[in-house]
Amino acid sequence: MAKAPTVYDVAEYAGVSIATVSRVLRSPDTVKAATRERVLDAVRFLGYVPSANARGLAARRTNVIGLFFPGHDDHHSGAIPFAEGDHIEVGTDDTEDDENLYYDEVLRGAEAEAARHGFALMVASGDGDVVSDLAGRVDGLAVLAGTVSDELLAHVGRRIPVVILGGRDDEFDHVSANNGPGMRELARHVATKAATIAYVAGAEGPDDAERWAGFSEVATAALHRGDFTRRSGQRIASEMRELPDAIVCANDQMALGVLDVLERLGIRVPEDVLVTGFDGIAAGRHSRPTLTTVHQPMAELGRAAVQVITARLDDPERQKQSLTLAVRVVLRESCP
Amino acid sequence: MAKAPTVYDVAEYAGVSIATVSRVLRSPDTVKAATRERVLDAVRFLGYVPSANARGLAARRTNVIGLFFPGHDDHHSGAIPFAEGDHIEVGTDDTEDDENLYYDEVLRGAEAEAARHGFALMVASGDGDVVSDLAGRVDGLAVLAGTVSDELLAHVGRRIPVVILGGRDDEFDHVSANNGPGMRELARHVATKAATIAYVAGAEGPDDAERWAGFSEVATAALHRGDFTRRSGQRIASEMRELPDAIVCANDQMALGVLDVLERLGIRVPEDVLVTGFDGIAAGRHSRPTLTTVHQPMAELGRAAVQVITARLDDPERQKQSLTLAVRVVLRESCP
DNA sequence: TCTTCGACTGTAAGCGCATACATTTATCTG
DNA sequence: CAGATAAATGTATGCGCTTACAGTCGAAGA
Repeated sequence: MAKAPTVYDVAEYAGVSIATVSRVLRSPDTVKAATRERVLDAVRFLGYVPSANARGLAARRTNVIGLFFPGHDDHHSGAIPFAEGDHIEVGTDDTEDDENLYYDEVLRGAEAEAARHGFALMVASGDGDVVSDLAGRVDGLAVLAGTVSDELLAHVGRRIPVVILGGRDDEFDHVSANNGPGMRELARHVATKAATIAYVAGAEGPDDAERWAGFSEVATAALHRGDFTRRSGQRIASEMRELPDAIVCANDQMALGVLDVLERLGIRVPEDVLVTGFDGIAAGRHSRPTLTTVHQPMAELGRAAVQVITARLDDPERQKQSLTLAVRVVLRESCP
Repeated sequence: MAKAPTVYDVAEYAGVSIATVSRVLRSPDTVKAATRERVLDAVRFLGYVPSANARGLAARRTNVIGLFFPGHDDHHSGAIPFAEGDHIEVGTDDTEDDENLYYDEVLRGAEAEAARHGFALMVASGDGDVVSDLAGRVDGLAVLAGTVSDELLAHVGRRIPVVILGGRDDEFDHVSANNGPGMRELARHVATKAATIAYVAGAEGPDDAERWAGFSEVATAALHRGDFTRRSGQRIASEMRELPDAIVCANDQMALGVLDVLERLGIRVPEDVLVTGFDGIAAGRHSRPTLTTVHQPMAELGRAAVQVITARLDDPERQKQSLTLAVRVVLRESCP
């Protein structure tokens, strides 16, 4: 890691000016082939890698799109298990319950789409400081609705385009799943088979509100407030006084939590009670019983977010848009 | 997105020099409290967000760590399904087979650890161009073994520290799972219950080689060459002439592929044949039968990679290190 | 009162690149 | 072969920030 070579080093070695070096890298065909080769040789010989900082500064854009996620709550901060000697532990199963955090897929979609547009993707999670730091590094930013204060959002929104995943307003571009209608359709299905329904809501926010609103269009239910975690689903299920005909949950995690408790109590699903979720996470496809849900196209959410950002980068004046992605009701064993 | 304000704007508005603005942001306590407040007010008023590019250029570091993944093979490039009118599709199940790409977890671990060290994480996938681009943007780079040509690796390695996930040599820092001993231990278990074994290898590379070597220490088998994909597991299973007592696969994906075919053929696992995988992906915990495997701590791999990078950033001269993380044999239904 | 010193703040020089503009060289016309 | 035009390259500036270094100013010491 001796001092990294710069355009100047390359230029000198190749016997050209730095402008030519830059041109070889940015617009190769404006440079004579022979010159180009000499420069490229120099690049290889010196191990030259252009500084994205310098380039971004000069060109006034970074070609990076940022993605902000709420913190991982640091359940990962234990010691790293290094291999010790020759011993390999053998066990019957691991306790790990990797709730395939749904934004893995969002992230993958965003990454793929960013790559298609020639952007790199930068991810960060944490608090407000992280957001403004991130904002200084990217050309556009995607954030989950409700994870960043309006104030901060307004602040960074003055510098770069921001797209919000979920929710909708006129301040920013939005991309979200068709929450309300999806839940409404699911509720309609549930209502044909259940008279009494319990609704397990998630943490308050636009998504949760839309789902509840969709549900309310076609059915009524006792509302229990959870927070989208499996644990809260478990808690709510154990606290239920009497069994309704169906338990409709605002997301899959909570529905799985409900299933956990029902199984423990020996209550059969769907015979004794119907259970539904929302999101379409992989775990719901493998649970017992498998989980009826509303599937959101996560990867497409990420892709759409990136598309919206690049579109706004191309035309800052365009009207704010609010994209809604199609969802799909998926009937499985828990509410066939 | 009017032109973004700069230090100059803030300095003027606050009636100080740009150096003072910079100090307020970088080392607040070297500035008198009253001055600091004036500057911070100006920052808020103007919506100032410092440019990471300019800062990185001046400070000669980006505070970003890069993570490179092999391409997503773009199975995502179809049209995005927007909601249309009021119709919601209802189906019995979705075909999607999201193979929880194991590096989701690596990525999450890396992100968490990077955050702990005050770094942002930049992810990119694709080909060589992407790698050198990435290298120009970050202070350190983590790549999966075998995904980047040695030549390119050497090139970028001259500019920034590179840590390789998997494999080991003296050129770079490495972090890998305890592949050989893990597979050896699993093989030992299998060997107690099976006389004839078929070994399904993955794409050639350090990980695959280590696993095979570990296996070979304690057992012998007919080797079938796959490429780590579920599909290749299916192919190999369907091409098998006669059934061995056990099929040991170099990763879980291929093992799942093998299970697919065995189920289709009506061959019972583990009664008729034992099957094992390697990795400990979530899908193996939910398959039928559930999959015996060797569990790698993916998130910790990511975390360790970041730790190695930051350590080298702190001391470029330190000796190259090769960390090995503990694995764990997990016995499940497919080979109890 | 005159120094001396420390706490603050300002001045100015890059960091490594892109690019408008100027200059040189090659190519073409007739 | 002169003159005109196009192609190739060089010169010089600035992108927005950090940071050595150089003041400035008030308080403490002599």
